[in-house]
Amino acid sequence: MARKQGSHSDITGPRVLDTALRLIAEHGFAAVSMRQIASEVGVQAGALYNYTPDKQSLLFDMMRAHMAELLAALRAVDLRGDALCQLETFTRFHIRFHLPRPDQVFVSYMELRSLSPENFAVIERMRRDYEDALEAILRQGETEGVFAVANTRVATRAIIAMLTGLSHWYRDGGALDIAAIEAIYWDMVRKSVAL
Amino acid sequence: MARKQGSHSDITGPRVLDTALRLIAEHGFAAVSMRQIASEVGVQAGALYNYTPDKQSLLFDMMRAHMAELLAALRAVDLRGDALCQLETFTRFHIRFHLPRPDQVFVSYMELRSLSPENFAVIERMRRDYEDALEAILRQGETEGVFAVANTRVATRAIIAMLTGLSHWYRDGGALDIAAIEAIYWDMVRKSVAL
DNA sequence: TTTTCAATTGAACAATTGTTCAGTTAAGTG
DNA sequence: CACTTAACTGAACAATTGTTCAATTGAAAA
Repeated sequence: MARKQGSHSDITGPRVLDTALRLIAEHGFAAVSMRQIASEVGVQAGALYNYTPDKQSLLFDMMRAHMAELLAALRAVDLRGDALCQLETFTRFHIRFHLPRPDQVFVSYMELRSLSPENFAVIERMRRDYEDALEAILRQGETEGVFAVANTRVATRAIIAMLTGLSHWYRDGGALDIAAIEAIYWDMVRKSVAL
Repeated sequence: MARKQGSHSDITGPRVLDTALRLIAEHGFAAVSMRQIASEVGVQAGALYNYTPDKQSLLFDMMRAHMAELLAALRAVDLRGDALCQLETFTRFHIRFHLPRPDQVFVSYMELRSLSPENFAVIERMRRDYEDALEAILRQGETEGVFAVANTRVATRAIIAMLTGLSHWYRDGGALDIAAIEAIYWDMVRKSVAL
């Protein structure tokens, strides 16, 4: 048997990425085998190589796509206004973008060490770009005299760690909806850099 | 050949755990083989089984030991005084305990999913105990009327995520020493729950 | 209908995995 | 010195790994 009914590249391709993302988020990159992915997609292991040159590229493509989406979405946000307003926009944007993508966040956060050195450099660069956006806001707040941050780089990382940590425990259908979560986190972020 | 000069259980045992910790922190549990650990220790793979019943126990023992140390150290801390004072003590304790143990922190936070369900439950319980200590402080601050936290559970996790994130980028010999780091983080934690 | 070719199978490859264990060595004991 | 035994080796086990590729299938084009 080969090429079952309704089976196309257009269908299998995305399914490979989706399945790989889910399995890697659950078990980790090294713990997931190509046969395991293939099995859940419903094909043999060899068929996966129509969609990725190798396992490493599968991980890299997932992480790069996630970071590219993140940076594109951030650029699409209207960040005008004073520093406080920008910080609120950034905080709410971060939560709204990451909360519906728990698997992507998990993989992008946990599997950095599974990337080859060259691939790691690419992802790290994109991650740095994202951090820089927040740091610029903190710097502006310092200039405006509305923030009191001893070290903008450290504060940037502290805030992102706090926000990203949210994805590690928040699950859909919990007691708190996104709006409530946003309010709580924005309150803490705002105060943490306040005068 | 067997039992080389000066080679004892007292020496090899700790070296197995140390090496495993370092390798797992660097490459991940699933990506590190028993032969790799044995090779760095300087023995054959079979010799490892004098020190652990299996690979899973190796991970579990490391993580349980870390959490037990953490909880014991926390209990040894003098947490008397008002809520603000307690929060400062907790914050500084967390940083001082975790910063010198980057590998343990990394493994304990990244390899939860590599634990068997039973082992995971044990570690999760200990983690919860640690969180509860911080949450109790936040609750007391609410009672005292010196903290303004919308949701103590969420705030607890937000603070711990912020503090633990520090271990992901801080490296010894950087521009900032521990005292400076402590000051920056305590300032942000204090303000984040302030009125 | 016949032809075409993208999609997939299924088998094979060498390398590696965790784990076991009978045998070997040498440090410590008496 | 001889003896004991903890510590370790080295080989073996079956299972699994990522990856390749000739052969096969069947949906769509002609």
